[in-house]
Amino acid sequence: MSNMGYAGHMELHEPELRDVPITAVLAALADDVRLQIVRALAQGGEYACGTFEFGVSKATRSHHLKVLREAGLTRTRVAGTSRYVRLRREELERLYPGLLDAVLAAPAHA
Amino acid sequence: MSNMGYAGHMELHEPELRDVPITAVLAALADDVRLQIVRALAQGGEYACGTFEFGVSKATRSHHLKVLREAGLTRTRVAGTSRYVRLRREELERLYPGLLDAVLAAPAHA
DNA sequence: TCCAATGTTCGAGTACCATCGAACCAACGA
DNA sequence: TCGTTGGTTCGATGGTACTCGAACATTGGA
Repeated sequence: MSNMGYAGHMELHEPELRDVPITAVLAALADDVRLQIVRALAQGGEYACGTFEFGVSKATRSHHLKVLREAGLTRTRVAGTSRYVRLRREELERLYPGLLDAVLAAPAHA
Repeated sequence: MSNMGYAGHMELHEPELRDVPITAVLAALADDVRLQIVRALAQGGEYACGTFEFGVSKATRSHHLKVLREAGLTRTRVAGTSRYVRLRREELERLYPGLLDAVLAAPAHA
């Protein structure tokens, strides 16, 4: 596998939530930008990556979405030039019941 | 305040949980050593700092206990040469219901 | 008074993380 | 075919976090 480089139409890395250490899940949530993304996703439905304008560059946004995805928190659907992200609510609730609600219940900026 | 240095009998910094950003709480929990400490504390009761032997030096242990304390997760009682630490369960449960249980429900090492 | 026990702080090393601009890729339309 | 759009990756930078040994402070006992 010398130089696979760009991941264009490659399979996205979306691990099973139970294979992700809880510390990685918590670390993924322990960032302001990512938490804003999760809050937005928690409204339900799918969002194109570009939806999330939280004062960071698109490179940084892409990075955060990758962290969330690889922590097993989101799923991404590729469609055309866009990617649609959604929260893996049920799996999250099944494995860590109450976690997401507790995090979302927190005041946004305190 | 030229040289206060050691904090010996100073007041310990134990913020109100509601004054701590949720990201700081999550970050405090997003570490293996600290999670082991929290698991031990979750048994209930008080533990002297020295109780926690999780393969780190006492300097590192002291650091982690400080992080937990300043995240509003633990309370520390000074008695003689020892310090007794306990989990602030009720406050945690009141502010972030389900969070602790969800974290503790996770498998210890996965 | 001296010493051992319990923790904390300091300084330094290392590693990791968030951030950005630039370069890039793939898909779509004109 | 060419440019635009949506998004990722690369490389670098600055900051932060974990870790340790050494030095220190405090208490309590011999």
